[in-house]
Formats: sequence, structure tokens, C-alpha cells
Amino acid sequence: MAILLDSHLQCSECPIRHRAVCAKCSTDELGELTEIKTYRSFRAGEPIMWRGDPLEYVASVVGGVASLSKTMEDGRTQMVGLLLPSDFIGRPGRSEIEFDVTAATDVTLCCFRHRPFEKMVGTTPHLSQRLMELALDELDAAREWMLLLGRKTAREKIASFIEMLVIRSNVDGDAARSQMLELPLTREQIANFLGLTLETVSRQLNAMKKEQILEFKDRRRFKVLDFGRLHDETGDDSDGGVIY
Amino acid sequence: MAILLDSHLQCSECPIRHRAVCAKCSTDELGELTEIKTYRSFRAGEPIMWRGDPLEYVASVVGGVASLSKTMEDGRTQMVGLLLPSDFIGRPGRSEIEFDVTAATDVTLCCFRHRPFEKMVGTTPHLSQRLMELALDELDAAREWMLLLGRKTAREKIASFIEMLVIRSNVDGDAARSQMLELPLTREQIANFLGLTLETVSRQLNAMKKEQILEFKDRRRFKVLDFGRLHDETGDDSDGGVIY
DNA sequence: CGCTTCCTTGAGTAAATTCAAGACTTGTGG
DNA sequence: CCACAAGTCTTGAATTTACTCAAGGAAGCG
Repeated sequence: MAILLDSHLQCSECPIRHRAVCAKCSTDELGELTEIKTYRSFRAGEPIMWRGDPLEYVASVVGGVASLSKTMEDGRTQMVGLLLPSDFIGRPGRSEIEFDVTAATDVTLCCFRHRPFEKMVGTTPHLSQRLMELALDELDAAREWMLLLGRKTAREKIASFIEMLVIRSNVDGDAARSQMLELPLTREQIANFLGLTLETVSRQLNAMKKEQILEFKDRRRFKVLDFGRLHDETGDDSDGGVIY
Repeated sequence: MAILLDSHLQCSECPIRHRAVCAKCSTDELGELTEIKTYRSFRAGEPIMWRGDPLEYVASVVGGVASLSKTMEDGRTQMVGLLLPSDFIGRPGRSEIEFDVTAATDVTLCCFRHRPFEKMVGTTPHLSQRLMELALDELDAAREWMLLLGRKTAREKIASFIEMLVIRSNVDGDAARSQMLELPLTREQIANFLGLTLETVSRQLNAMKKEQILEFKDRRRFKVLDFGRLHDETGDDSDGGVIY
């Protein structure tokens, strides 16, 4: 199960310090958070929380990738969110979770005990404001994904997914773009994220390889050879403006 | 365009008083809100806000149904939200809108001027808390819809849509359930909501009519004849627990 | 080395779309 | 009051996209 690490790592050293739920907090407020925080690590594939569980803690993703998913009685599964570093797990004012949270890769979380965190949210505008911002970002991302799920072709879905990975992986300069990236998910997980089957995902990825849009080093590691064509395949506005 | 109505209707008489963004507000706080509010009405089909518009006001839906939608360059459209009475339009801390808001039926809004409202949110926990709850409710609904869009069949989508209409139309007692209801959307709008074509929507609705699950008085008005079978067709858990 | 998991590829199928034609509704103006 | 037009809805036939089923290959792990 989850490995507990030293709970008192320095927040000032934290890689997600400026983007996580604590982004706006003062030094004093960080000290207060430190009192109620614990690091936990999960191996790829491990469940982090199950649907219907009482919420014992809320957390920020420090490293790795976690997924939110919903499963139907007959096993059909749909991912409803992908949690990358700085994303937040848990909701103020809710005591249960509506979906399963699973470690897609090895994941490290900065966990806050539920009750004290809730209390602190009530007295710390820096926290509650940031929490609201994060919730609205998630809502925007969910809606972008609704368009993808409802209206895009398999090809467009794959291209959009790859583009999102590029955009969300801190790669800023255009020059730095063609660095090696890693698919954080298996073909099956990608399929569950995009509302496809794993075979369709495999076929589309290989097609984009043949068409010289992508280059694969192995099953997971790849480079984007042609960002222009990749974006053309997403079906999105030519003038960009996509938010994930 | 929009018709402006008397801005000082009594909040205490408001049909959405207990569920809207102002649900937790005290009498004093309602007085403050009254100062910055205006009622506006839109006819079915009229645009309320366009993507990219600067946000001049935020609003609660008092009556009627509005839709949030995103459109691709080639015209493919996906609804990303359906706003029923008590739902809120606009986001704290955002100055632009990411999608089009359109009146699906005739709609009445209780509009608040953007700046003063933002200011009041900052000083009124009752407002900011309720705003957070509404955002999280929307997020849950968006995720439920992602499962529908990504994994459900046409039949399941239609059944889920009808069930949502039943649940969200204040009908509480089981007995009162078989009252006459109205589809607030055209076949094409339903298709855009469910990620289908209008022909498929039409075929599925007529199939459910033939199978005696639904009964139509005219194109819009209908009754659910068999809630059990309707729910079975949604693909959701047999023990209910769906939230919209 | 052998097992399991993950991925690829092909062939056939099915669900939903596209295309097309016509019917019903509603509102407008003659 | 009727005719007509525009918008909406229905229904059928052909097509297409992605799915299902199936088999085998590659990679990772004990």
C-alpha cells in the first residue's frame, strides 16, 4: 500500500509550490499547512481512493499522474479527469467521492487531513480562493473534454490527447517542444480517457507514426515531429486558444 | 433583444430563493444584492452571451432553460451544460466566457453587475461558499456527462436524458411522477447535448414510444409510462444514486 | 526461461451517421 | 380563412467509422 514519507519536507523546495492549492499562501500559512500534511506514494496501478469512500484526506499531486474514473455495472469505464502535478484531489464541503482515484504512474501526494484542512479553508482566503480557481479550471477542462467525447473522431481525439500532454508538460519554448515525452497511460487507459477501444488507440497512434507526425522510441516514449500537423489533426481552431 | 423588467422584485417571493447563489444569504445581504440586480428575459433561441465576450454581468436562471455550448470550426456543436432554474451563469475571477450561452426556451435571468458582485463575493462568505457548492455541483454533472458521452449507447443516452429531466423538474413523490413533462429542447439541440445526430434522437424517442416507455401528447409534451424500464435503459446502477 | 501483461494487426460486424425525401406545425401575409 | 414558407420532425436506404473477435508478437518480471 501507500508508503508514508517524511511529512515535514520544506514547502519552499516543493516543485508545485507556485501552482498547487497552496500557491497563494504566506510563509505563516505554509507553516500551518505543514502541521497537517503527510507525503504518500503509490505505485502505478494502485488505488488511491474508491468511489463512496469517506474522505479521510485531501491532497495535491506532487509527482506522477493519477486518474479519476467512473465505471458502469457491466465494466465500461470512462476516465473523467487526469490529475497531473499541482492538481488537487478532494472537495471542500463534500465527505464522499463520486469516482475512483487511481495511480496511473507512480504517484507522490501531499496529503492534508480532511477536518483540519476544511477548517483552515474557512479561515484562509488564500486557500479558498485558490481552491475555487482550481475547481473552475477543472470545470473548463471537463467541458473541453465533453466536446472531444461527444463530437471528435478517433483521430482527432488522439491528436488532442497528445497535444494536451505536450502543453501540460511544462514545455514552454517552441524550441524545447520536440523533446522526448512519455505517455503516462497504457493503450487501454488512453482508450478509457478518450471514449475509444484500445485497438482503435493503437491503430491511430501507429498511423500517426507512419505519417511522420510522431516518432516512438518504445511503447511509451515518443517525440512530436510535426506540431503543425498534430494541431491540424485535433480539429480545434487554427488560432490555438485551447485550455486544459 | 433582452427585455429588462422591474429590478426590485422581492427576493422573498423568488421561486429559486432557496437553491440559487443567494440561498444562504441573510435579509441584509439580499438587500445588498437587490441594489445590483436586474431581471432580463430572452426569447427561445436568443443568444445570452457569446464566447470571448467580456463578462458584463453574472446571473441566476430564474425560469426557463439555457444552454452552454461549444462549436468547432466546421460547425460540429456540443452542449457542455444545461442551465435550469437556480443554476448560475458566470465565474468569479474570470472576465471572459469559454462558450456560448443561449436561451433554449424563453428564459428569465436575475442578473448582477459583474464588478459589484465580485466585490461582494469577496466580503460575503455566504455567497462565496454557495458559489463553490454550485461550481462543484456543475463539475459532478459534467463528469457524469463525460461517462454518458464517452461510453453510453444512443439508447442509454436518450434514457439518461429523459431521466435527468424528470429528476430535475421538482417532481418529488413517486405518485406525482407521471405528470406531463416538456422537452425543453428541439431534436437537434438534444442531439447536440448527447453527442448524437438529430435523426438518431428522433428514432430512439419514437422507439421508446412504441415500446410504451414514453407517451407523447405532441412533439414536446410527454409522460413517462414506466420509470423502471426507463431507468433500466440508462445503463446506470440499479440502486440509483445518480446526481445531475 | 516461462509467465503475464501489453500491444499490434487483420477480418468481419454493428451501431450510428449521412443522404434523401416527405410530412407535420406554426406563423405570416394575402 | 387559406396558402405558403420556414422550421421541425420522421422514416428509409446506403455508408462509414469504430467496435468486436481473434491471433500472434514484444516487453517486462519473477
